[in-house]
Amino acid sequence: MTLDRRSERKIGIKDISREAGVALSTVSHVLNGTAPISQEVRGRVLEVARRLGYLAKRQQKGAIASLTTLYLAVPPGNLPHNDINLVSWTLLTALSRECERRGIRIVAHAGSPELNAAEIIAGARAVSAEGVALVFDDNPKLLRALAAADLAVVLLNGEDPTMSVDTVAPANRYGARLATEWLLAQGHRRILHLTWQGRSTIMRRVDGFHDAYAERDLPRELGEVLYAGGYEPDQARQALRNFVTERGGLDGFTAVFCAADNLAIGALMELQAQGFAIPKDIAVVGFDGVAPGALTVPSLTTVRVPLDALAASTVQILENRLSVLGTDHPACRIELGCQLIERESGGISASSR
Amino acid sequence: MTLDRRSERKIGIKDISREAGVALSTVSHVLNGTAPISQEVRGRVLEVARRLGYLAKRQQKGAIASLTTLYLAVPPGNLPHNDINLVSWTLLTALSRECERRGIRIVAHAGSPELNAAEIIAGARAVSAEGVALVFDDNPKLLRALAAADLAVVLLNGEDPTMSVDTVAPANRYGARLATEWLLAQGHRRILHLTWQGRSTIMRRVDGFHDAYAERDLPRELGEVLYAGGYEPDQARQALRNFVTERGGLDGFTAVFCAADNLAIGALMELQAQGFAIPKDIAVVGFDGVAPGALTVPSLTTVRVPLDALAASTVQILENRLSVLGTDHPACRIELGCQLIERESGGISASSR
DNA sequence: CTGAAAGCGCTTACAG
DNA sequence: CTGAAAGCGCTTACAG
Repeated sequence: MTLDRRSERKIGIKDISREAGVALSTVSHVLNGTAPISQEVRGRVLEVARRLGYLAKRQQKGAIASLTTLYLAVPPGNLPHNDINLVSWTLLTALSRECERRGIRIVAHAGSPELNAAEIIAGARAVSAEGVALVFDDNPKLLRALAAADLAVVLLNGEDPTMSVDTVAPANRYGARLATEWLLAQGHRRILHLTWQGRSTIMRRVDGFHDAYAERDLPRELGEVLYAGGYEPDQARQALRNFVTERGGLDGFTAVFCAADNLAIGALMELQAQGFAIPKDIAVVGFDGVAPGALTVPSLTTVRVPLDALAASTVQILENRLSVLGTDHPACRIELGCQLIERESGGISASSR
Repeated sequence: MTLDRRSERKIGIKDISREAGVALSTVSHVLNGTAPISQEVRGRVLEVARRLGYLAKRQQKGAIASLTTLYLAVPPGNLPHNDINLVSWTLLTALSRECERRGIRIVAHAGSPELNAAEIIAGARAVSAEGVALVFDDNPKLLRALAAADLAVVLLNGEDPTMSVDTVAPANRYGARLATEWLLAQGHRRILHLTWQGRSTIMRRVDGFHDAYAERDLPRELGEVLYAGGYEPDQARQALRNFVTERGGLDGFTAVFCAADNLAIGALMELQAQGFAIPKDIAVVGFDGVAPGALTVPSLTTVRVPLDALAASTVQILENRLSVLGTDHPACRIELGCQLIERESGGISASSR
C-alpha cells in the first residue's frame, strides 16, 4: 500500500484529453512522438500533462522500485541535537519526506561516534537496504570502502575528492560568487568573508568569494578571509571582536559575507553590539537560507540552498544508479544552483533602487 | 517510425519471468514493490531485468517525448574542421548517436562567426526545437540571454559562472587531481603542469593540479604551471623548448602533466627531440583520452573523459527539464568522473610494480 | 486532428 | 511464491 498520494483519483491520458480539448489518440501521439502533431496542440497537451502531474507520475512509474530501503548515515556530530544546526535538520527532514512520498523506507544508522565503513555496510545489509545516503561526511577512506561494497552510495552535501561515489551538493562556489558579486555590484569593494576551517565544501565558498573579484579584474587583496574558530554564532562574534580590536575599527570594510547563516547571526549581534548600523555602516550577507535569518533584526540577506531539490536529487541518483546506470558508469557529481534572498541586512539592491 | 532498436523483439516482463525462472506476477511485484518478495528472488529478477535492457526500456518509456528536436550550437572555431580537434569531433559524434538512438532530430546552428543569442533562438524556433545544446562556450551574456528564452538550454563541456542554465561537463578538477596524485604516488615531486590560457574548464584542471599537492601537505611551489600559447602540439613544443632553454635543462622536473592530449603529443615530440627518454628521464601524462594517444611512441598515459556518458547526460537533463522539472527548479551542474588510462609515457604504476 | 474499436502489456486479486 | 484469469490503461491502425 502506498500511503501518500497527492491526488485521490489517478490521472490518466483521458483526463488530459478532456482538459486539453483534444482526442485521446492525439494525447498518446504527443506523449510518444508516434505521429506528427502541430506545435500548438503539442504544447497545449504537454502543458496540461505537466500541470495535472501526469508526466511526473509516468516518469515515476518508469523508474522501477529499485530502491525500497534507504540507509542513512550521518556523522553523530551533525545530527540535529541542538536547535542551531538547522541546516542538518531541514535537509534530513526533506530527505525523509521525499522517501515517504516515494514509498521508500528510511533507516538511520546508529553506530560508533566515528562513522565506520564496516559498520555502515553491515547495518545496511541487516535491513536489506539497496542504497546508502551518507550526509556531510567526506572522509576519503570511508567513501572508498563504501564504494567497494555492493551498494549504491550517494554523498549528500559533501565533496568526494576521489570521486568513488555519486555526490549531490549545493553549488557552493557559485553561491558564494553570487553573493559576493551582488555586493560588488552595489559598490562594495572591501568585503570580509567570515568563514571557518570546515570541510572542503566550505572551502569552495572561499573559492567563489575570490572568483567574484577575479571576474571584475579587481585585486583579490581587496577582499579578506577571516576564519572563526567554528560555525557557532559565538565563534563569529569572537572572531569579529578580535578583528575590530586588532584593526582599530572596520578597517575600511563595508560588507561581511558569512559562509553560514549561523555565523551571520553572530556577526549581526556583534557588529550591532559594537555600535555599527546594519546595513548602513556595514552590510551582512549569510549563506544557507534557514528560517532564523528571516527573524533577525535586521532580517538577513542570504544565499538560499535548495534543500528540497537536494533531497529529491539524492533519491533520484540512487534509483538511477540501481536501475539503468550500472556500476561501470562513471560517478557523477550534481550541484544545484542557489538563490540570493534579498532582505534587509545586505542593503537595498542596486538594481531595485 | 523509430529507426534504431538494439534488439528486434521487444522485451517484456514475460521474458524476464522466463529468464529468471519466476512467475509473471512475481516480476510485476518486484518491479512495482507491490508485494513483499524475498531479497534473493528480488535481486535475481532485477539483475535479469537490467541485463535484458528492460529497465532501460521502461525508464525511456517513462520519459515522454518532451524533446523531439535538439538544436545544436557550437562556436565555429570548435567545429571539427581539422583532424587535431578530436575531442570536439568525438563529443559531437556521441551526441548525435545518442539523439539517433532516442529518435530525436538534431539540427546544427549555422550563423555568424560569433555565436549570438538572438540568432540561436530564432534558429531553434524555426525548426521547432524544444531544447538547445550549447557546446564549449561560456560567454555569460550569451547564456543569460538564452536562459531568458522559452527553451530548455544545456551547456555541454563548459562552465556557466552565472548558473543560469544546466551544465554537463567532465569533472575537470577531479581528473587533474587524479593524474597529479597518481604521479605523486609514484614518487614524483616536481611536476610541470603544461596548459594554456583557455576557458574556465581548463583552469579547473589547474585547480586540481594544486589540490593534489595540498592533499599531501606538499608545498604547492614544488609543482609549476607552464602556459603554452594555445592547445596545438606545436605550441606545446614551443613552450617546452623555451622552458628547457631558460632553465638549462629540466630543472629537476621529472614529470609533465598536460591539460590536453594535444599538448601531450607535442610534449612527447619535443622532449624526445631534445634527447630525453620517456618515461625514464621524464614522465608525460595527458588529458582527454582521444585516440591518437594510444598510437604515440611511447603510448600516452592519460585521463579519459567519458564522452559517451556526457552526451547521454546532456539529452537526459534536457528531457528532465522539459518534463518533470519546471523552470522554477534550480539549475543543475553535472560533472562526470574521469578515469586514468595507464599506458607507457607515465611510467609503471607504483601499485602494479 | 478526431473518434470508435481492437489489442497489447502489465497489474491485480485470489486460490493454492 | 505460483499460475490462471479478469481488467485497466494505453497504443495503434483506420476511416473520416
